[in-house]
Amino acid sequence: MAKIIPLKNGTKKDAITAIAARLFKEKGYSATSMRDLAEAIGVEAPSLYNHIGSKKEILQEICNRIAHAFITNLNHIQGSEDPIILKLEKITRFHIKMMIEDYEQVYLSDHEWKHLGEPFLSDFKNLRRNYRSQLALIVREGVKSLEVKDIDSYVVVLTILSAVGGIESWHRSKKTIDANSLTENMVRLLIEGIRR
Amino acid sequence: MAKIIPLKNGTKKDAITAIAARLFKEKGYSATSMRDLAEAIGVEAPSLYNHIGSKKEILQEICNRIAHAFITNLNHIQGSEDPIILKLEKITRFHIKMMIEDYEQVYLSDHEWKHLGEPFLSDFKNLRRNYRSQLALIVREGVKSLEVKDIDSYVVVLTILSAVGGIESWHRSKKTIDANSLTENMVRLLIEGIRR
DNA sequence: CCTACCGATCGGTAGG
DNA sequence: CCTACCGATCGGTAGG
Repeated sequence: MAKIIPLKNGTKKDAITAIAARLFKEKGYSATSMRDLAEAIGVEAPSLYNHIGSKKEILQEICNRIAHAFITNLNHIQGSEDPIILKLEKITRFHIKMMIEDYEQVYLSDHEWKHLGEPFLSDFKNLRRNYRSQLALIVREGVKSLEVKDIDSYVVVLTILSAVGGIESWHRSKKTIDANSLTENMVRLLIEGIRR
Repeated sequence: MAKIIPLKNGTKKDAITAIAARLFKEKGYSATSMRDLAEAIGVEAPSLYNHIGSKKEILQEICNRIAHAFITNLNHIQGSEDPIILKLEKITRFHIKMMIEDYEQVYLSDHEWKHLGEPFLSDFKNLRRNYRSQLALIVREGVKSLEVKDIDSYVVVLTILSAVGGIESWHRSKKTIDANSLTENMVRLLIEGIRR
């Protein structure tokens, strides 16, 4: 009878994914049941399977999309002629932006990837390791060109990625600081922390 | 018959907690069953209940202990006459040390606290908020005394705590860098990033 | 999209 | 410490 009118022009599957991301983030992937998800959407649990293949598939698609967003951005920045320190700043800014705009899905990609099934789990871990290696390589280039302090590249990458990941918690305390100030302050701390 | 000889002189409950921490960290709290835990210990699931009250209780005790470890350290440092920047460095070092030595339990306290039941959940969130407020206050003191750059105190606290939390992943890549180098490099990046 | 239902597994208890 | 077992809930399927 009272059908829910879709507000966005995405598919129903996209809507399910978005709501699932919110629930997975709030309650954790394992603690979120398909019945929780169905209720949040307004259907019975079995109806979900007309749009998705399985619970795991939702997580897979989220992790995949996020991973490729970061990889695409990195490739784009790598192809530029920017000084190393600016590349690092741009990468940092992209992470912050993603964390501000799409934080639920980025959070899942950061913290719930361990629930991925094979072979997606291995693929994801490879992409992740590869991404971090490429970042570390950029840092070492910067150290060599004297743009970056002689700090261990692994530590630089770990610190930057962890710091931006923490922005997840900012969404619960938005009154404290606005998105733009958050971005500029964090970029300043991190980039000045590594700039020689 | 073949009893397992306890190697440490802690109670059986302590042993259960330690193994539970490892499993909760690896598989997630919700995805770890009491049967998984029992198997890892070498007993049947119902036997666990001779030593613990419930699954939730294990997580509660872990989060409680870790939270109080950080609070105790903060109070100790607060009572000292150290310059502000040194206080911040000492706090950062304590976080790094905890993350290196007791990372499984610190990880749980960082990432699985949402599975705490009430009233522990509310208590924990209060402790957490309070701790961060105190840190932010120290940062603002440092800004006022011109020891610290004029960076938003919320962002400084968020960045430091997130960065040290990321050390969790270092335990899977220990060959890359040893604990001492990790510590000194991260302290340098973070503290030089905020020192005026 | 629904109702009806499946086998598996969950945290935990009873009782010895 | 165990065996036996509980009601609840899980992800998912059958069939319409």
